[in-house]
Amino acid sequence: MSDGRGTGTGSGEDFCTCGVLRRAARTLTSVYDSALKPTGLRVTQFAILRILDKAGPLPVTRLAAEAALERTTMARNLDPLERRGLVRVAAGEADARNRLAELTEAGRRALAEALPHWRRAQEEVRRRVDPAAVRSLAEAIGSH
Amino acid sequence: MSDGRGTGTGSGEDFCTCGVLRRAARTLTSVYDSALKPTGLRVTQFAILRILDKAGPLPVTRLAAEAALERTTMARNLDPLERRGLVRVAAGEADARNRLAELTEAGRRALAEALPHWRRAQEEVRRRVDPAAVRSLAEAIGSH
DNA sequence: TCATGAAGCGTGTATATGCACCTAAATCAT
DNA sequence: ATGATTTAGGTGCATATACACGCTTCATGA
Repeated sequence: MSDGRGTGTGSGEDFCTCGVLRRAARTLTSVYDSALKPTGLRVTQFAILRILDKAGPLPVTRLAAEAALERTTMARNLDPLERRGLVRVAAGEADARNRLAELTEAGRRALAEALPHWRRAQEEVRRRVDPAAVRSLAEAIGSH
Repeated sequence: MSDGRGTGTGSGEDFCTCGVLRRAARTLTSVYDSALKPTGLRVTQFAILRILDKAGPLPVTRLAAEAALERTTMARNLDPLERRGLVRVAAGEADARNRLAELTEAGRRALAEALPHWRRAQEEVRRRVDPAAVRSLAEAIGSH
């Protein structure tokens, strides 16, 4: 308390857990995005393609839930993928409310091409941190 | 391989470390933003105020470095804070290139008001995960 | 001094993220 | 059957994030 700075509210913890985690996420994102650069995909987009590849056609809300994303966020994240023709979104037949998102052939190709680059990023990150540690941390934080 | 799904590239790891971390960051962000809601601040903005409070006036680039943010990102993040009168950005005197960002009185007040809410979020998160674990993880990931 | 390179910033563009609010379609209770 | 409720989506708005490109100002060496 000689500095003249700080709200002087007793300070205490210095680190914002949220800030720390957000920063780490930005760093990782940069690593993956760099690796994926040649494919023109971002890691966010890659993740969506990957989910659709594994699960098949999904209504937007389900897809959002799979990715733990806000529904409207997912809807908008689909836009660039649709524009590039990697994903097709069609009205549901049984339930007219549903809009099913599904991979196109081009989408499957793009995913296949991106996989090695993604693995490279996974590998690079694995050299810095134990993926299992990240997973267990994330699990502790939970979804909500 | 009976499913008809998947690129069939041998699969292997199922979890994208980046995706896992991004998801966790989104969850934490939501916790903090909810807690800060009454103050009208986001956790990102809170973090900026906090840095400025501790370090005093800083040129934008330095401020960005402190937060491990891209320079232009920081510049834009200052906008809403400036609009709300919590931060003032003025041209440097010694060096006309510098643009110094500094807390206003209102900014200091806002920060002081936000602190208890932030602590509440810190506490809630601490119940789920060990902050030290998050820090060591982030440190392992490093900045670049 | 003055050309040149470096340092600090801003803008354009594009994606990512979530909230508040609204519409339409299906479901359900009476 | 029909009115209320629930479910699936969309839009407007605001912030967050980063890259590419370009401008201004400072420092420096010939």
